[in-house]
Amino acid sequence: MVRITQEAREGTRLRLLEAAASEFAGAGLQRANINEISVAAGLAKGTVYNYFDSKEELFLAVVEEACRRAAAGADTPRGSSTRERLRAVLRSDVGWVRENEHFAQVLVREMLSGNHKLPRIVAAAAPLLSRIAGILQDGVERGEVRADVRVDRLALVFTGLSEVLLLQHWGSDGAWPPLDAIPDLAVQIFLDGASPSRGMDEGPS
Amino acid sequence: MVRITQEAREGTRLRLLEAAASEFAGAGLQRANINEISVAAGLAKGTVYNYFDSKEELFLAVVEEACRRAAAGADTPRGSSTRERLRAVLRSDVGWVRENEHFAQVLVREMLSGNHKLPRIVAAAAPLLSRIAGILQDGVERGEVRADVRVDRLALVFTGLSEVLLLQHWGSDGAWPPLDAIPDLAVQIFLDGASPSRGMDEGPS
Amino acid sequence: MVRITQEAREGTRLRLLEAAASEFAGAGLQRANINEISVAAGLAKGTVYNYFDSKEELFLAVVEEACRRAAAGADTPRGSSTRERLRAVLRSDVGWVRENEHFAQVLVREMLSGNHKLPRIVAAAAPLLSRIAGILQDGVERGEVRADVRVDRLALVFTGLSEVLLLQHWGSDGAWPPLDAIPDLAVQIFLDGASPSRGMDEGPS
Amino acid sequence: MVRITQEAREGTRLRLLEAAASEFAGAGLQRANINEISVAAGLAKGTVYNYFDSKEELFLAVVEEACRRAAAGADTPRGSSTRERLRAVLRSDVGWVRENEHFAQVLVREMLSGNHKLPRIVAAAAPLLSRIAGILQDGVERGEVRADVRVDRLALVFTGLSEVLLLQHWGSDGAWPPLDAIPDLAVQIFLDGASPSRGMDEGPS
DNA sequence: GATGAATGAGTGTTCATTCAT
DNA sequence: CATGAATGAACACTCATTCAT
Repeated sequence: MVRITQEAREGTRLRLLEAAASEFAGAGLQRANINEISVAAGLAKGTVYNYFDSKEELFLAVVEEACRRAAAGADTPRGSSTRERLRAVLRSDVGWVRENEHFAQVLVREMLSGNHKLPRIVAAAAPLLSRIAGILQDGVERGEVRADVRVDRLALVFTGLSEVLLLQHWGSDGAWPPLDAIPDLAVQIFLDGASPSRGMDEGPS
Repeated sequence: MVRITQEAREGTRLRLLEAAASEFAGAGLQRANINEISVAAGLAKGTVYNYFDSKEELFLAVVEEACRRAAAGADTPRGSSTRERLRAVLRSDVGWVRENEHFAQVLVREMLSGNHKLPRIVAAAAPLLSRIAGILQDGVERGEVRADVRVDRLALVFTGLSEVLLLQHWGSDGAWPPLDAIPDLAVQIFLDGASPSRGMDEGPS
Repeated sequence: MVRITQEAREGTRLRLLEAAASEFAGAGLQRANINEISVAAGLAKGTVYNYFDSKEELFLAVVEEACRRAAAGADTPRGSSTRERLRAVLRSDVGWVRENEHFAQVLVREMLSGNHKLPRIVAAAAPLLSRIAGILQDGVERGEVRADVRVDRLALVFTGLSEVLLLQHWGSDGAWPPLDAIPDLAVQIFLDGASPSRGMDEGPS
Repeated sequence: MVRITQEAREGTRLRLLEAAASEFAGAGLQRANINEISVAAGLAKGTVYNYFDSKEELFLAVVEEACRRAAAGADTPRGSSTRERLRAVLRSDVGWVRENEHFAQVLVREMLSGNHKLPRIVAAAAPLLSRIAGILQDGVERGEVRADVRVDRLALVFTGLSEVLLLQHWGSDGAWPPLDAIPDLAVQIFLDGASPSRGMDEGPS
């Protein structure tokens, strides 16, 4: 059993990524235990090193996989309003967060950790940000988004705001906000702010 | 040094807290090295344990000290507008962040880490949140803040937003946003959102 | 060495137990050094922890192994006199003490240390005591042993007496009593006392 | 308060010895904590080192003090039977054990530890042994003690037997044997053995 | 390819001892 | 003399990584 099929190898790799995501989500990079990961994947410790060079590499692979999955659902219906497009993106995001909670937690923690030294993480996350930035750029041109702050920076703020809401969702064990409420909530605060009677009646969901 | 004065003991404790804040800010709780902390404080490793029972205790003490310092500048001019009061709080915060960058980084990382299992951290951070929640509650009564979301939750969002901006400040090595811009930026986004031409002309700075 | 046979694993475990017995015999539980033990076993420090959870666990395993070995030679020829049966047990014991001096020293030190808080040690030593108690019980019924003290207590006294003699053997570097003399000596004192001309002529050796 | 009276110094030294005996009795030499000892004596840690050069010195001093106290009550009524004289010695011993339990525990543990490398301990314990050896020598001359084993060795056995009984007393939390029973029990077993109907009716107490 | 025994650098923690006051 | 803050050697234990099978 030396020569394995490509699919089997990919399957093993995926099992390791899932197990690693679960461990990293719960324990973070430092406290995560390679042995736990391998056992959770139904494999032996040494096998991890047949797929990834080190714990850090495994972590990066998890983050990259998370970004890949997050970017997958990025089908934005161009042409509609900025509000509607942002909402659509977040609804899609919430969908994959529900299906990939561990990957999402790793990604959010990493995004908010302030350790963006690693170019690979920046590169992996770039599509997620430029997706938002593109929508905001269109919004600026439509006069729906303020033009005095660069859209890449506004995208960072919007992303950060969404991530903070996810964090509060997980931190409160789902008490508030519920996942479903995050798209509207994030978009309302981001576009209209917390002042009363503004755009709050127009959102469906 | 023996039979030391109370001030000298407090001074040593403070040196340890500063050194620990610096280490924790850079490396986080896990990777932080007690020996590095002690050397940075000009002391031997064992001395740390004359002041704190364990690394975790030291970390908690740093967080509590950070909260104490953050709450110190909480002089809110009651009576003025919600916008002005929030701005004042953040300007005060930015002041202590500048003076206590390491403590601030530890605090922000901890707040955004989602590890609020420890009651001591929750308790230490409570004053910071209730300060904001109080202002928002007044704002609700003045009709300046939306009333359909509990103010403690809005306070979490506002705090999270400010922390995200701080994170981006540090992550960009100060490129954007500059510290001085954070109060206005955070308050504008939080109260008015990112839509154009709304309340953006009334802020100074 | 990977994917090792069960015997190889048992062999390594045994090497560790032997090395640990030697170290514990010389230094006691507290002063014993895990690194010394591992090196004496021809292994690295970490390997000890692949086999035992902690220093205390290793110590307990040594004590249990010592009890197991001590109890192994317990072939008492039922039917003969109490004197002869006690002598036979001690001769068997002296045999394994000679072959397992370090284990014996650990066991005797532990028995005489008065730290019988640990149920595992009590449980491990129980067979050794009940073996003696059984012989004494038979002796009571044959009228060869005083009946006014419970046999389990007499067994403790007999065991303690034997252990004291072993201690004196080791403490005098073998000068007195020689190992071979201990069975007769212990049995004579225990059954007849140190008064003259009593049962001392019937023992061989 | 630099120059202190001789009595005050002796008093402090004694308080330290008592506290140390208590700690050593409970924890043994290795685990005993100098700070605990100093606090129990109502002093600061450094003060211990004004009286004793090291932890080991303090331990030795405790053992020597224990031997001194044990030897103090050694008023044996010469002329009576060996049995009576041994009983008298043990009754005296049991008396000081009751008054000095911690010192006694330290002494017994040390005697049964088999660490008689230190000449100071051997020297300190010598009077206790020669006291017994003297009685036994007289007993040999009176024909009351077997003559085929050197009396110093018999003295070791008798002492060891008494110590084992003390150990069982403490180990059973006083359940068996009670302190008062130890003199008769030890003397009976030592002189007559555990065979029935021998000298067991002649003991008072 | 998978395994898991072995490794050993790294680190948190203890505590006997020192010494300036 | 008494103090107790400071020290740092010592050590148990962890765990990412290696590699022979």
